[in-house]
Amino acid sequence: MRYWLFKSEPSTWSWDDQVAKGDGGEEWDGVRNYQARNFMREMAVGDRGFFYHSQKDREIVGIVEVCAEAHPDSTTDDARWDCVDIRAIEPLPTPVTLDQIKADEKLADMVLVKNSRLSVQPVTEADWTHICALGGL
DNA sequence: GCCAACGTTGGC
DNA sequence: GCCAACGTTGGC
Repeated sequence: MRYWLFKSEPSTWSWDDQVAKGDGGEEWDGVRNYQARNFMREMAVGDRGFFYHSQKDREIVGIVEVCAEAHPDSTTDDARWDCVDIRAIEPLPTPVTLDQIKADEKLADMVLVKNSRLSVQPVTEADWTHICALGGL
């Protein structure tokens, strides 16, 4: 199993919106970036991901699971863009903030820190485990 | 709200 | 194929 991070601006699509979709999940659509798309194409059903709120909150708020592998993005006719479906698994008891991540030398190499604009990104198993612990899981 | 960083587009 | 111009993202 691999680990990922999905970034969303909460005013557009928040953790609460994701939870409201239930176990059926929802398309992670709207991505128009090749790097992000390529990562989604690498995902397998059952992979886990962090759900990150960008902009105002800047924190990891929950855990999601990939529930459908990459397929055409229904929000465009452009065949270039694919997306996966994800569903909410559980919230982090304590959200892990960007400030915390930046201050933690173990997490200094995270893509979130190094390339803040990439909206879908891989997370190493070590970072995954560490952040889960920080978040109270 | 500003601006730096980055990605994409399109003219040449 | 290069690069300037432009648009977008997201931290601050």
